[in-house]
Amino acid sequence: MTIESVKVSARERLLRAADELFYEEGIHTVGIDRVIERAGVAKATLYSAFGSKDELVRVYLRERHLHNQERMERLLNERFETARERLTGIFEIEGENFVPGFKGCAFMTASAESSPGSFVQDESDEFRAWLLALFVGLAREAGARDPETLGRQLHLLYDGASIAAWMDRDASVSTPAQRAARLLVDETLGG
Amino acid sequence: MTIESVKVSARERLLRAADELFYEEGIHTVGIDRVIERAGVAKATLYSAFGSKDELVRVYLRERHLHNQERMERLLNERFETARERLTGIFEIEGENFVPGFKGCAFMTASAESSPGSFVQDESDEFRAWLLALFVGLAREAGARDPETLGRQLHLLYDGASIAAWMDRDASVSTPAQRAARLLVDETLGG
DNA sequence: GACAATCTAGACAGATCTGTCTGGTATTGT
DNA sequence: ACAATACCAGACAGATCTGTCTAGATTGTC
Repeated sequence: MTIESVKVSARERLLRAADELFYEEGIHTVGIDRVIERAGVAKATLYSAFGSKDELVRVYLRERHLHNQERMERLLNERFETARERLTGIFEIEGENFVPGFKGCAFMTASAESSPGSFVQDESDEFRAWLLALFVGLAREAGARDPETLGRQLHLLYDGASIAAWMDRDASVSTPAQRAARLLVDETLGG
Repeated sequence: MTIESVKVSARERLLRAADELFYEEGIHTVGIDRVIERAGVAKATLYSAFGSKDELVRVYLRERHLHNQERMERLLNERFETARERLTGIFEIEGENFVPGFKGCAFMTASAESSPGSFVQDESDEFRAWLLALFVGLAREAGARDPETLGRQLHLLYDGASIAAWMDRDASVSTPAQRAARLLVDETLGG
């Protein structure tokens, strides 16, 4: 096995196929057969690697979480200096996701398809807890008197923008969202 | 048939059962058999009344739309005098939906379960167009210089609050949402 | 009381889904 | 070279779902 042509493992191809299909078409409507067909992998291989469809879904969500988190934190650090700039910068970065093919937040759609109390809720909770903590932490760092409230309010705007970009197929919603976020931040921290 | 004990038609019992089950457990996971069992109705009756599960879902969504719209417009008129009061009053009324058993916006969850381009998207579009028009119209009536932007921003907050109340099982989110809405309105229209 | 319309109960067909199993092939480490 | 491992192709079982159909019961109307 040369360094150049590293063979992608079956597990990795499965995860890639699952990510594309589950996100684009929904977890419930995409069957195992579709996943293994796109991955170019036998069914037994999937079940030996993940054990069940549920477990594949769980790993798919976890990877989404890690990828979103890594990307957001990296871009925030690369582009902005202060906590205050980052608070509104989150919305700029969010807006760059609103490209054709954007299908909404994977955790919202997955939760809508799953029963409450399932592992999907656990994964969603973790993702949302991270994002809320990011907002609240930056609000605190920026000197907000009540960082909890400001963080929650910005989180509302963030989710609302995601919903609108998805359900209304309207990427331009990022602009009013950024303006509202700036207004909230300025008003709370002092212009 | 006396005036008092009006027998509820099979169609109506089916719609009631469908509303409860589809909303609480999801459209995909609830089968026809569950619906007719709760409605106390034979399967053939369902298919003679609606023709297909899809049609039952469509009527379920339409009834949700009509019910939400009627309730919101009625309570806004009963409780508030001015357009400006109504702009923030929408969030007060929204918060009263955040009771135990609240499962999020029916159109969001239905859309998450359905493929893009289906009739579910059409029904969701109509509902969301009504709500956005309500916000924008009130913003215009209240004298906003840019009612379109203010309306869209409040719509973002509204959706975000719904998402948080559902996914975080956190009814208290209505408070920061109302405060943010008031701040946006005051800042846009002048304190 | 007869007739027509509506309803009920449930079997059934056909499709689809998850997960298991068999049997054969390719790849890898030693 | 050889054994162990990983992988492929696909049949298969068992469950579940939508929608149709048969046959009998109930209801309202004249």
